[in-house]
Amino acid sequence: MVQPSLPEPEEGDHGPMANWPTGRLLSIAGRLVEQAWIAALADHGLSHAGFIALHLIGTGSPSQTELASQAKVEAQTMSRTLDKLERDGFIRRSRDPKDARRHVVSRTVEGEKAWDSAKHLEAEVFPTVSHPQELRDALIELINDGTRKRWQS
Amino acid sequence: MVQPSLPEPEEGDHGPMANWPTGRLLSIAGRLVEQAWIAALADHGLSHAGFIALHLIGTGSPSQTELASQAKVEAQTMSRTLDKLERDGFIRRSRDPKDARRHVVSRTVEGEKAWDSAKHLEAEVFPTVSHPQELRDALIELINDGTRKRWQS
DNA sequence: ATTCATTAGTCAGCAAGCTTAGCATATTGT
DNA sequence: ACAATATGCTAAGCTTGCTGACTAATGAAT
Repeated sequence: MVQPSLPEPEEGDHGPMANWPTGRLLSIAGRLVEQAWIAALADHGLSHAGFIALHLIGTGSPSQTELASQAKVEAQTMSRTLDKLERDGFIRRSRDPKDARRHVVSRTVEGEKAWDSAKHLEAEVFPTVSHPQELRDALIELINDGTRKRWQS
Repeated sequence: MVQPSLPEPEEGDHGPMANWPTGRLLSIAGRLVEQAWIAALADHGLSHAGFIALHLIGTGSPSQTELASQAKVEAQTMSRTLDKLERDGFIRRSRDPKDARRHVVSRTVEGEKAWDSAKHLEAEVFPTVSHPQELRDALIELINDGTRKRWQS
């Protein structure tokens, strides 16, 4: 085989993805955009998961369970993400004196710095699409639906 | 702090996600929908990645590299997905007699059966959204853009 | 007061992305 | 013909989703 065996998307058709399940388009698009974020965040010493956590922590001191629920991940996943952030010096965990089961999480000075340096990356990372508002609306619908089904909240 | 520190989404606003980066909405929505697929596919003995591969194989005999490129994953990832499908008896790998470096992949009879039983799940799994066509268009744009950037094709 | 259920967090192990580093086979250049 | 390069696939190890099982602390019920 001497010529490239990959059928390049030809002008005029809508590509091989035209009849794929929407869920698959969603997964793939999500992964690809996530990769772009990962690449951009690496320069700031942050992972994608850590960046989300740092955002959600904000200037307050939420518990790990609250963070997990807002990020729509399981508590165990959030725990591990926070492990790494803590190890890297971006956050601090301390027991809640009012309820010793809870760990309240807050940004360190380093964490503030990292967040400030990374928070503007959206424009640089996310490509332009034709219907940005419809896209966001649909995604929020999907998240609400999926969250309801998974955690019957 | 005695009252709950979580700002519950108040009636009248658009929820806490209204000003999140679109990329994050995309990742989360993708994960949630993927979970729904995983749950539905489990009854048919298939994983999400395996289902995609089985779809792309179709009735032909593509090489692993071709499959990876169509699925937009790295060849190594596809290799492992095919390992599992092969172990489970859904596909068969054989060396291409024309080029002994290539492994051509085809469905077994079991694979055909599994595919036939699972291929209609889209309707059952994917929730209704307000702008399905705009969503699909935007996702395809994102995939094309991301693919171009990652594999400069 | 003691027991029992619930809640917050962690640990271990699986799945499927990724990267880096091989090995085997083909192809190309001298 | 043979060395160098390119290509297809696999292996190993990281990350971050997941689930299931565990501990510690709290709160409720007897």
